[in-house]
Amino acid sequence: MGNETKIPAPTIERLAQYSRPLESLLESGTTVISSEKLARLCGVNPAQVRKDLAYFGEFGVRGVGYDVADLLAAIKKILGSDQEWALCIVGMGNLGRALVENENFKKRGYRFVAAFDSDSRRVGTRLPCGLTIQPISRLKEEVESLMVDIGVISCIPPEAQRAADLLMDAGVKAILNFSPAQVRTPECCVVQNVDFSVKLENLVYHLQKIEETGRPG
Amino acid sequence: MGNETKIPAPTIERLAQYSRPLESLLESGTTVISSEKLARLCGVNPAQVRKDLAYFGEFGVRGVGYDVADLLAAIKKILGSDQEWALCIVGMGNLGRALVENENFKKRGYRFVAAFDSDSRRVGTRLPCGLTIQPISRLKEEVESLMVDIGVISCIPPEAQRAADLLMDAGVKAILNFSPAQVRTPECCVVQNVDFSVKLENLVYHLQKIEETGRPG
DNA sequence: GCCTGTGAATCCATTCACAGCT
DNA sequence: AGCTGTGAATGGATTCACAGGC
Repeated sequence: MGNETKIPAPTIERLAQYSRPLESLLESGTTVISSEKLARLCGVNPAQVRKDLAYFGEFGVRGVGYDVADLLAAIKKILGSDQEWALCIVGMGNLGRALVENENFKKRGYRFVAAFDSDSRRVGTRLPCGLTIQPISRLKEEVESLMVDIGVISCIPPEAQRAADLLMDAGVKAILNFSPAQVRTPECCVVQNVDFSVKLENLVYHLQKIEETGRPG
Repeated sequence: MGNETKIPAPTIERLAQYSRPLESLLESGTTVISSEKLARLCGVNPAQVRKDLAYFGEFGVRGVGYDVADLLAAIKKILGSDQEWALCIVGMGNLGRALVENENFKKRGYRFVAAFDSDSRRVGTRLPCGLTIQPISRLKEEVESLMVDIGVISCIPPEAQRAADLLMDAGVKAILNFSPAQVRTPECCVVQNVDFSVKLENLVYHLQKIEETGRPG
């Protein structure tokens, strides 16, 4: 199938999830996998796996399955994670510091090239990864000259919108927002929100239901 | 409307999101808000807001809107975030340390009461929040005696499933999983996954599309 | 006039079931 | 026989549009 169909957002989300077990399978020497087995590893329906992949082409062999290495390469190509991407981060509290050192990001080709904070007491600090925390006033210049692709927001909620505006003004087209505040952007800039406390509140809702009824709600 | 209807999962997710701007509105002294304005603050459809709330009762006044304080209290009650909850955490790398110190968690009544790590070099470390990192071997006893409600997993992927098994064996019914690995649980235990790199790969997919077509895919 | 609460209509995603290839 | 690729069927969730109350 061609490139023209509109791809459902959940499909993109799942493609990334499929790649995790595929990496393990590749390391462990498994060369071929069926949609059924991959589906079980990811906790989804086998038809879902086949349909998701079919949006982008025919990667499998009927009667056999999918070649692990080929499929992983294809998914990475589709997602764009076969390339390196430059990130910057705004807000160097505990979370910000943990993120710039994160091994998962490094392993997948996401490279932090600049770190900013609005608190002058943090500016100038040299981080273990080698970066030095810079003032927000340097953001635009740095982001432009280092050709940052993605901005990560890990500042306090009241500063989140301003961080987003500065990033966009500097030409950033994609934002990963860890602050529990809605960030408004024009259509040309993509935002993904990661709100831990929303997830916790979800859990807590189900816990309550378990206590009341013995089953998750 | 009664308590009997099956509530859609996205509704629960959004209720938590509604509570964020409501908190700000309450602080800023706004007493009443319409579904339209709340919807705009959260980036959703106004009818969606009304329908989500209607699953749990009639909170609004026709011709007027919703009382901010009442609505916030009602949502917290529904979600269970009007209570305090005890958390423990497994895996005290950079991310784990950032999570136990996180101000958002504290503010919302989520209290870390124990921290564990499988690496003996980390065990015994006293954390700024006052907790001391304990060995995994102490997990079951501690979790039981401290009556932990929720387990947070922030260890490396190959250890994630074992961490989940230990937590469940100790009676934990809800898990927040930060490791990029699928965690298998029986139906009686709820899991929420927070996978940063999946979100990043999502962004990168859209970035590629922007480069190709000038518009997000 | 304004805004909520809600059935009806629409839209979208998931799952089924089987044709088609190896 | 086995497993993919895919139209058709199902199942949910979102949005519309308006009746009902302030």
